Amino acid sequence: MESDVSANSRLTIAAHALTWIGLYQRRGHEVATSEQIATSVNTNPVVIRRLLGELRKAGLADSRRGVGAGWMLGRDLAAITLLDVYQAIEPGPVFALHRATPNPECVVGHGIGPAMSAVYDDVEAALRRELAKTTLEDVLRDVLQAA
Amino acid sequence: MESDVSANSRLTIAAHALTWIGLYQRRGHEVATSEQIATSVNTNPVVIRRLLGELRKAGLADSRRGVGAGWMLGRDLAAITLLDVYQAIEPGPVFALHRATPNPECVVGHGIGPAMSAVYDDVEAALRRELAKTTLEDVLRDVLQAA
DNA sequence: CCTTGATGTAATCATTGTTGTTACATTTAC
DNA sequence: GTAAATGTAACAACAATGATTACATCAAGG
Repeated sequence: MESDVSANSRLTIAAHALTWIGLYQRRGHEVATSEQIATSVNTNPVVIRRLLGELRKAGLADSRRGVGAGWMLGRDLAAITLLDVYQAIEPGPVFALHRATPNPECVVGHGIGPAMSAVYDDVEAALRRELAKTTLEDVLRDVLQAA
Repeated sequence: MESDVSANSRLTIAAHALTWIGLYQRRGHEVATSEQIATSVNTNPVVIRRLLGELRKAGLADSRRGVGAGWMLGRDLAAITLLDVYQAIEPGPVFALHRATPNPECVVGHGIGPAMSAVYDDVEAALRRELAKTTLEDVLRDVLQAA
């Protein structure tokens, strides 16, 4: 209940994977394997493949099969914002309304849903605005500067 | 994987409970019972008591025991923002870094943490700014207008 | 001082999401 | 064909949320 180890690391992993591919390609390689990426992320290659599969659906990544198989960027790092990545992998809202519909005969129970929905929409919009400010090119720049 | 029934309804329930108490008190009652609130929210009274217990720690609610027991507001609805409620019940971050520390020998693995942390801090700040804009008085007004 | 009605809180369970893992069919350059 | 990787299904481990039961505790009022 304290340290809160929950929360999603999906966005972190996805950004990590794409940034890694971008740097690897920039160094002259055609494709990166899920094995290589998983080694940098420190997780299982299947986790990477699953995530990159979702990113591919959004056009952010692409893959080749057969011999010489691997992953490449769907478009340049500078053309991918964290919002793009977020939307590709996190369709769900941050906040939810009631699990069971509240009592509609109560004034509060009846009106609280729409009231909170309006707020949540604004919150999600602010969150997206903020994520849209950073591209993976920015992330790579920060990463290289830290080294 | 589609409808995403997850996400937290804790903020929704907490706002609902406090708003209900506020309206009930405004109508001349001293205290509200977790039973009454649970009926409006459509959940179990214990869920309400647990949540109000956390809100009490933050000074947003208060309770009386014994005969005539129940809950009351810690301060006026107009003096409680959704950020206050959020902070009272949601200490954890929206996004998390890697579960296992990434490979420190890899440039990306080494630098990605701080880079993403900076972004996440900005996102949380934006989220808080947005939640701070709405008071429970605003919520109650919207609720009553919807009726 | 005892009854009553509510809080305070522990314990348990069901459900769900995330992550890690194994296994294996599929693909394609050589 | 062979080799090396993707594409996926299946399953286990773990944590968070929420629902529920149970019961000790408290305090006003008779």
